[in-house]
Amino acid sequence: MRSAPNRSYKSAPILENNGKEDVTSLLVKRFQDMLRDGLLRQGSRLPPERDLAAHFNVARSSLRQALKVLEVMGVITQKVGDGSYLNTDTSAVLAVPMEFLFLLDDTSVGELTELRLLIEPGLARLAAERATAGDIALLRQSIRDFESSGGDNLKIVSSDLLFHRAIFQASKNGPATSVFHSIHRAMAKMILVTSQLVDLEHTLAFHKPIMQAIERRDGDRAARLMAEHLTDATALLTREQEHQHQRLLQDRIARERRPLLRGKTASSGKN
Amino acid sequence: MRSAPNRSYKSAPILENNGKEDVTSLLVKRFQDMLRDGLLRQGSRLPPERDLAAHFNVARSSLRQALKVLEVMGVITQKVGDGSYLNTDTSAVLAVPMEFLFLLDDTSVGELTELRLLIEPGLARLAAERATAGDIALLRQSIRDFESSGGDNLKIVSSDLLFHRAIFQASKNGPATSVFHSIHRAMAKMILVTSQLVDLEHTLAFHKPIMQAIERRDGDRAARLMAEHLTDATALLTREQEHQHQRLLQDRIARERRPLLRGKTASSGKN
DNA sequence: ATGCGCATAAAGGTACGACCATTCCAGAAC
DNA sequence: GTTCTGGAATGGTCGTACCTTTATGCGCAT
Repeated sequence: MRSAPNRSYKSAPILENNGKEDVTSLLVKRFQDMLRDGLLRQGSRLPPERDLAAHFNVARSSLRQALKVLEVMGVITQKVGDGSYLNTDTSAVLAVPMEFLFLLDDTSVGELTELRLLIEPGLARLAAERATAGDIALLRQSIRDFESSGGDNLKIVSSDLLFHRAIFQASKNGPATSVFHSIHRAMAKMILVTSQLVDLEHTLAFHKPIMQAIERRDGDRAARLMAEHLTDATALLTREQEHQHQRLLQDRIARERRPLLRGKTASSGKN
Repeated sequence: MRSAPNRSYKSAPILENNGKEDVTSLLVKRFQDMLRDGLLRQGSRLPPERDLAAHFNVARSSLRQALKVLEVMGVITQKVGDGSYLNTDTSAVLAVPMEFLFLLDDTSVGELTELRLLIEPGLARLAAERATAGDIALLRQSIRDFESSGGDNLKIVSSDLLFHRAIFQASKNGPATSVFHSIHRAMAKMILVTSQLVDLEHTLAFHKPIMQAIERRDGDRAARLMAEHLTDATALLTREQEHQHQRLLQDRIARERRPLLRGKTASSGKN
């Protein structure tokens, strides 16, 4: 017998639908509102999906779509058998979207380096002015990681990430830290995919003096060295990049027209 | 009779699950791969949900979670009765995540302005060097919009957005354009929420000379004027911001402990 | 031949229900 | 007090049914 055949999709008591938008998008917005209103705090646990769905008068499947959006964006973490929690660490919120952006726009490492060159010297200056003891410690840590990387490309890249992140954090500018760390991460991913190499000694030769300048609170020097570092990195990259780019281009062209779905096993059966 | 009671969740033929991750997250990654491999182009239509679900051997509801993630991030657009399409315009990809980031980190307009001050002069310089005729036209357009805004706060803000966006685009740095336009949008939203006013004449007094400098390809001047513009804006904001901030803080504290779910109407009935 | 209009198919949107795997926790057993 | 254990709660997945919107093609009138 089911419930009633005429269940109305409109007239949601709490989720007022203007009639044009998906429930999911509305739910995401509601969630933003909840954050804005301070109803959720970092680490706090969300109500169970079933309760939330009942609260908003939507199906659990619809609610889950919204929660999944939040989870993929790194806003919440869902744990089986436990519950959903608002993340404490927000540093991953931009990560996935940034990757998509770079993929969609076919962003090149060159463009990214140019962007970094525009801002990182400035951030290095701020870092020199504002770094705390903890920030300095993190910088030192990154240098140590570098030295003990033993040529492992993955370790080198993550040490490099840590170094620059430490500077961002030391700048005490929240959005800059998040945004540029995400940019770095996405960039690192690109570099790893194309398996580019980083010259260990070369990089350290730049990182160490930058760290020292920050320690001594010499903002001008930190900024100048950072600019040199990035300029140098650009020069190295562009040279190697040329070949990589050509190769990748060939790859892409080769499979460009390949259909998304090949012959299927199930579900066809009509045409 | 259903299908078979022992349907195995593992052994997906195409979607290989390591056993720890969600299907949704995996699907999102698959989608990234598809982009990376050039299987999808801007504007191209995705296979129907039912086909995609069959292809990946997952339920449609699971697949929809992944697609919703992409839609909210602005990667694809889903049209009822039609299909899903890869977006042509990628400028909204960071919008929603950026808003969440700022909400989660409780980012202040002051921090954002500091960040802008670090980079926008540099972008203005690039714009002066690289602007095309179209870019200049867009700049002019923004000035016209400004003048015909008639004091409408919303129009003023969107004109301001357009002005700065035009400069970003003129800089010919893709990621910088996307990232900072998104930052601007999120920031504009914050400002609109707190209903802050923008001084029309004041703003125009800065925008016009900047545009002229760009037209004349005077990078130094463009950069300097932009720095002054932002410094000025900062000064104006911080003064007004103080009061706003206090007020918002009170608001938040007032409802901080309010429970997320109140007494419900339906669906309870057990405890 | 052209154009209009309507029926049909196909696509996304939503709801509901069932079941699984994991986790937590309280109460029993020691 | 500690350990064990079973049940309840929770997120994860699947599958089905149905709705609304949209595109399309066919037939009929012009």
